Amino acid sequence: MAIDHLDGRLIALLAREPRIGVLEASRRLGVARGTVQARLDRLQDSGVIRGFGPQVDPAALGYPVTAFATLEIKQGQGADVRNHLATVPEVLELHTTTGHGDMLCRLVARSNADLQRVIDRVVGFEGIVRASTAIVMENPVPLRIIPLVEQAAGDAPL
Amino acid sequence: MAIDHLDGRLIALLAREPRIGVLEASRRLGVARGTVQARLDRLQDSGVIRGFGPQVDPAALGYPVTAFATLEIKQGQGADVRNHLATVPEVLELHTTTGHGDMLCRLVARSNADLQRVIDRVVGFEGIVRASTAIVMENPVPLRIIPLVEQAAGDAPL
DNA sequence: CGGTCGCTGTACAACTTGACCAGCAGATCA
DNA sequence: TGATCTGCTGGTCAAGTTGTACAGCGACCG
Repeated sequence: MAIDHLDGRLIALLAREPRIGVLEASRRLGVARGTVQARLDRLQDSGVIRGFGPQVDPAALGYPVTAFATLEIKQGQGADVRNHLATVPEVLELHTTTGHGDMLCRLVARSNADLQRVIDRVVGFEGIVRASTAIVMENPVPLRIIPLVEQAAGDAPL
Repeated sequence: MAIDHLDGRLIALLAREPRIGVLEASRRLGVARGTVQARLDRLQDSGVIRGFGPQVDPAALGYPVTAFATLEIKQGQGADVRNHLATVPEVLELHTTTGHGDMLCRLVARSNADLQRVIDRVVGFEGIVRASTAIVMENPVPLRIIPLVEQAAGDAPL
């Protein structure tokens, strides 16, 4: 799915000011309301925009500590480990990867001490051979998508 | 900031069906509209809900390959490396961490071949001593927050 | 006891939404 | 060349939602 320049501007506008509606967006972008509506529908149907769910900050919820754990899995235990990790609320994300480890997961915890509890719960499962954890100190680039959207929009013909 | 059970249900409801408005949410939750409005305002003011921006899927944008790169940085070059990585659109996220590496970043690319280009651009910077990359094969647990919200809501007094 | 707080239920004007429509410009194709 | 398609425009309409305000009420606290 390729997006054009107007799509890119629309996504960037919605990312900056999510509370504005279709009508206000059409005014800002200088196009007709129907156009914005059609573009939005298309972007959502095609899956480029997955939704407009609330973005929750774990730190504000009382989980200020983030860590990444690389897990090494016993052969054939992948599915079990996945199911196990899916039951741990502090596991925000789980990927299977190439490279030294077999899985990479993102964890949060209430404190460094609490992180120990979370890690114990994560690795307290027989399919996991080894785990190595990296605690996040700073987050110079928070999860972002706008630069990529702009690049994708710029690549496409206007 | 602690949240109570109603806050938790509200966040979960909005995460499941973001398109519903305040009025519909109040009907679903069985409370008055003003209550939902007040809770939402409070959650946003306190930073628990950062916003309702569009959730863009990089894969649908033409970037189906995700990878995590662990970077080792030359002493004292941290700030320069951060600035450098912030200029690369394919860098979606950057953390400084404890552990073997000094930084961990999330990358996307148009293909495995394109990933090479992205990595070259990322590590083509003198402050970076070594990089090791793990390509994501599967994503058994996509970035989620609801289980954590439910735990945070359950912990608080109702 | 009086004060404060949060929730309810109501009201109102102003606005937005979703759904239409006809017209029009540009691209495509036989 | 002319016919057709697609996408954008600018307009309409009814229905619904929003923001804001208000008074009442129960719970909690010093």
